[in-house]
Amino acid sequence: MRPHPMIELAILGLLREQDLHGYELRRRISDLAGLKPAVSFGALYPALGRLEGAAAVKAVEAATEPAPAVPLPPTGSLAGEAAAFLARRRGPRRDRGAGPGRSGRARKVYGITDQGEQLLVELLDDPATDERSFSLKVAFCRYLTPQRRLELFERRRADLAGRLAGERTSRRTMGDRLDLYLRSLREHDHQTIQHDIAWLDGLISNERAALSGAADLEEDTTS
Amino acid sequence: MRPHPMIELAILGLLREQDLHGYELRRRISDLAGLKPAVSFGALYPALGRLEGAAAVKAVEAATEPAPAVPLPPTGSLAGEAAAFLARRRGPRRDRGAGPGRSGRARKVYGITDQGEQLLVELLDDPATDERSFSLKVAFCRYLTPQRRLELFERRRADLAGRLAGERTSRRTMGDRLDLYLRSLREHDHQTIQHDIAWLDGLISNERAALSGAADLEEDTTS
DNA sequence: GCATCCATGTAACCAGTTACATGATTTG
DNA sequence: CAAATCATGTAACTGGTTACATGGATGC
Repeated sequence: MRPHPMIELAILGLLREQDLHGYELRRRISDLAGLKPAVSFGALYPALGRLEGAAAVKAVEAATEPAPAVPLPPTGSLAGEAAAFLARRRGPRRDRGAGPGRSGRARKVYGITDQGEQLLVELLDDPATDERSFSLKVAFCRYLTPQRRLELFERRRADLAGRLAGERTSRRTMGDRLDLYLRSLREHDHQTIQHDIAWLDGLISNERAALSGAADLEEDTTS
Repeated sequence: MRPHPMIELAILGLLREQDLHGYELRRRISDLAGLKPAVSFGALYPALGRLEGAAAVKAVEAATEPAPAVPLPPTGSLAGEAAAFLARRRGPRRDRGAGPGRSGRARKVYGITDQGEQLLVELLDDPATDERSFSLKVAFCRYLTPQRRLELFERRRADLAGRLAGERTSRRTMGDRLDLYLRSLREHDHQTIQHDIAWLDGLISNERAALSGAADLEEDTTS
């Protein structure tokens, strides 16, 4: 399976934390990206099908998380472990044989497999650093080793820095008899990229600190 | 023709300023968006074909701009009016009838028609304010009336403000036991949106000032 | 003379969308 | 009992991409 589809990265990343059914996955993907009008079912269900076909994911029946660590105070939170609970509570109707063969109309809870976890890491390691995929990768980068995570951030940083450089030359070419709005747009884009780079620099220095901290520990242990 | 395709907006916007051939259009679209790896020919040429079919655009032979206003100092600038000049200079081979009928391998220079200009304004007026289309619309918003331009900016602003609001509620739902990276990502997105809003506020107040200035003039003239 | 850029176009593919079909459960 | 929300899925379409085919002009 080729690694392109964003949606599969999102699915695996979310399932890695807990079992979920399609409908709930959709909502979580939406507010994961925060932005844009939510991913569509017409993309989601086929993606789940593909992942199931590739054995990266499989339908599960009962809950996986034994019990919520915190006692779930009645703060009205409908998300989180509650979803798994609901999936348990009002599960597929058992009357009139509705096994995984020909489904009635019940929710299908998916869990990630070992292959799925492996695939997730592969997708995260994929070198592409476009806007869309990078956000998703950051969202799940906790599943990468610190080293790979650092590389991810550095790749993105290089990408943005390159963009700034390219911008400069194209600006030279145009002279500065640019339209007012176009100029404002460019200026704003420029600032946005710089802001992104500053953010990445923060992430990068954190990673480096963590890495050298771990190295120190190792040194201590080894010596 | 339905108004969706971004690429057609870009083509019309660029042709509105000067006649260009496909290859040159591609480069200009690329550094217009600054970002991303350039639009592909496989999208560009069919789009030109569609626009030509819709009579929004037509193939022209000679140059349109009579002469560059500035004397073009030898600063090595290869873009700008120079492109039109080149198109003139080494145009389609005139030997062995190569009219607009069956082309050999020569550049085809396109110009915008009256319908095209009309279509351009329609596309700019389209209410969608997603990331991609909004940038393009700003790039060509000089072809809108001040009133429409102001509305464009305000629409986008409302969109972003709404996003911030939605974010707040989804954050409440999650509590704050969020992954470190996910939290950082969200925080950064939040800041980016605020930055965008601040930029828009600047554009909006400029537009309003211009509008009231024009109103004052009108008042003066009228009274 | 060969590589490289200029230039146009087509075909196959791709990741998504909208619209549709279907049905169970909850709530006013 | 009707409307809304939960839930799964398919088919048609869309706005692109990559890869391919073709060939002229320039530079080294």
